[in-house]
Amino acid sequence: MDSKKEETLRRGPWLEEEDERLVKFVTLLGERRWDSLARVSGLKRSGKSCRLRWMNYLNPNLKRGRMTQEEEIIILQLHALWGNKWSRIARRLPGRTDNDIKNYWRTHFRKKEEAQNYGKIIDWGGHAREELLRTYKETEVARTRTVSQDHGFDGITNEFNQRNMENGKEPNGGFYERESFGVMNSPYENRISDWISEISTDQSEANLLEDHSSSSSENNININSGSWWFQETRDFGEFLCSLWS
DNA sequence: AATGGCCCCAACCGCCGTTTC
DNA sequence: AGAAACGGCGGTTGGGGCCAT
Repeated sequence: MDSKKEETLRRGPWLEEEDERLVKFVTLLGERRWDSLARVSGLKRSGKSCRLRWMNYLNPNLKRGRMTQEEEIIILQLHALWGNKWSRIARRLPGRTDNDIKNYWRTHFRKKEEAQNYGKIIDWGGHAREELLRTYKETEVARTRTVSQDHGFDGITNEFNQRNMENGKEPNGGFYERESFGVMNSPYENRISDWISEISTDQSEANLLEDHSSSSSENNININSGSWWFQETRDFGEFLCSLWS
């Protein structure tokens, strides 16, 4: 990008007419060749900026509004396994972008992650999957499964929201408030949790040890090593669907 | 009413891997 | 084969809105 060209490029918030123009040209030319699309459209924006605007805001497939409880759980679990692989996590949440998830994580969980309890879930440490699974199951799943069976997830959600509303809180309030209320998992979540447990158990200990020894220092465990039990080649979406059905 | 803190989210940046020429 | 262009990703910033003090 030469400096002369850069001078003429607009930055900052997008105007409505810019959005309209971008949508028009993406519809016409497709979601590719962003630099040429930016040139052809006459938008005084970089291709990168156009792509970002489309991907994170204008794309009609995007989901709006707050994260659902199920999405929260998925984010938590996948982040515990993969770390800050936002785009990878986003691929498991249709309609959500990596930016959405990144922002959501930062505002909702990062501080809690730094706090004492949550850190235990994230820190696989030398105990690897057992710690994650034990902590998760003991504190969340086991306690809430009963509630889930009694009322069904929708019922719980409604009850939870109603309770929060009565207390003057927003319907889809903070994670830990929800946790303390004992609402953590839908059938979806239970299946994911079971799935994690199942796959974790099935993995050979040799793979686990090998991966941890290669990717982790003594005091600084790389949580991305969670990939030892999950390969990208497997279509996670399909697998989740099978769990759901 | 003013102020500060927090939440939310759009947008940018720099880096890096991939694709194209 | 190598350079340039492109696209994707994760980190960061900044502004608007809301709320408590």
